[in-house]
Amino acid sequence: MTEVRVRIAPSPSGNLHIGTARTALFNYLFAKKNNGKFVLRIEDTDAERTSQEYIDNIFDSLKALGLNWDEGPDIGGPYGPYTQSERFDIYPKYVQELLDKGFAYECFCTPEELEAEKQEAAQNKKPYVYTKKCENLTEEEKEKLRAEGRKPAVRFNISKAQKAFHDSSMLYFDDLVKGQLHMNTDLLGDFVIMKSNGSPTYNFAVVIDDMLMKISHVIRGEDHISNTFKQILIFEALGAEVPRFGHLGMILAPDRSKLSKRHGATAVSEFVEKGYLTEALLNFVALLGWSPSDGQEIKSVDEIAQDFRIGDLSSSNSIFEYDKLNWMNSHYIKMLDIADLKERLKPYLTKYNLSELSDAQYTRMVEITREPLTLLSDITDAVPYFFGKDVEIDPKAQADVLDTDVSQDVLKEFVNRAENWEFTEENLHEKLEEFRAYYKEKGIKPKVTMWAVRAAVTGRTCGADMTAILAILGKETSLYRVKKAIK
RNA sequence: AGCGGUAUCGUCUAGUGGUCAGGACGGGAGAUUCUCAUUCUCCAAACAGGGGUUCAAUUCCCCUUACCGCCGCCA
Repeated sequence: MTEVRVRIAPSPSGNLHIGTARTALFNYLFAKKNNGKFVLRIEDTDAERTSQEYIDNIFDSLKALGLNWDEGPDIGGPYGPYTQSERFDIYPKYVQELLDKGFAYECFCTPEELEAEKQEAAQNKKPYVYTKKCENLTEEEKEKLRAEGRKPAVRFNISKAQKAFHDSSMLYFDDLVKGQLHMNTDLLGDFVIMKSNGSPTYNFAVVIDDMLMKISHVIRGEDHISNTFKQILIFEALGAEVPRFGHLGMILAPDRSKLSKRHGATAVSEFVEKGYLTEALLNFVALLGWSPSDGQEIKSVDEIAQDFRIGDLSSSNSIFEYDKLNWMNSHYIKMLDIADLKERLKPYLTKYNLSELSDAQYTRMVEITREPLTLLSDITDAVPYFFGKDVEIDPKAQADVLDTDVSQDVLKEFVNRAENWEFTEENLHEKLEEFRAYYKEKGIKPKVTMWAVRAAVTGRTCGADMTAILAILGKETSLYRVKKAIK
């Protein structure tokens, strides 16, 4: 069997979309599983919509996800260049080949003429197919049109190719995920392969590039199914080997429309900025269409690759729901190695002076505050009370807790006792237990006792482990805050 | 309109010609805890509808419906 070579071919007209990331993932998994190569190609034939910023974003996002490519624009490879705009000089040769073989012809129709034809078709409620009126232009007619200043586009002759390689007008192919697919190619219009400005169209450039880059399997979204029929015919007209195709269901928003900005983040980089871990993102997106044979959903990319079979992919669309992603993200945050987590949290702690804490204190802070985090960014609002001498008291904590007589009594008693305490977690744990027991005997619930202390020290009514907080803050700061809360 | 695709709990999905139709997220109830959260236990929740084929259909076939996609000198 020939080498497995797959590719992801994003067009840099936006940041790397989460759907593209999923397609990239499945390609990557397929390559891994089959000891193949994963190539990255940038499809920027439409200069107007392309920008370097997007290209960088695509690179960065793919790298952040760990979806490393074996060949690509930046690292090169045996079949480069891997950016379509740098390949413009190689397409004309194949256009000419198709022209020579009679599988393509020049079309001098203007956009206005074409538009009029479409209008008419729409009025008659007929599906629009190009009329082929330029198919049999004579040399003289072409010369005349050229003399008028018209620049021709080149169209692919569908019916000619279909007839040359197939018995009927039905074209079949076996899709890796959907099974056998078919289409009556009479319904496909002769489409443009080379624009009048000389640049190749998507459907043509893809075929040439896939052919030249020896792509063996094309795994992409099902929005490409109808393109596939056109592309197969080009492969055949060129005498090239047709790759195998696999079409994935789409990712939809909860309202079943295309996932777009108004549903929240769509780009991988946006998810990352919001505080999603790339591991969680990838794991989540893998579960959209794929499911593990052992039922264990939390899996690294390497583990998924072992278990991955493309034929197992679901061929239906799936809805992108945040609930599970969020759960998965918080799960990953809980599972992450503490040293790693400390680093990943830093970008979200820039408003605090981290040097106030020793490394040990910072570690402990992260350990006790990681649990309720859904997003890495949640850390920002979870830890203000670890910094500075004073603490901002939440009005509700003030009114509901600190202003009560019970709390005031608890705080005074706390100061009396704590003056003699050693502020280590071990010791604090023991002392606080005695402290709660003392009040419990007086009929005051442990949680009420602790609420008072918590509100005074953290300004809040809920938060991390109180023993650890006091130990991190130390005796001086803790007592200072408690005293300040006493009226 | 035409063409193509898809259809299992709210969501992601497993699964089979005979199953109590399984899991996960979310939801509900309870337990644990100084709070929030975690964790644990339990509960509710699905085979789109109609025809066939068959002893038997969620599973195979057809139709309907719904949804998605495609019909560009965009990619």
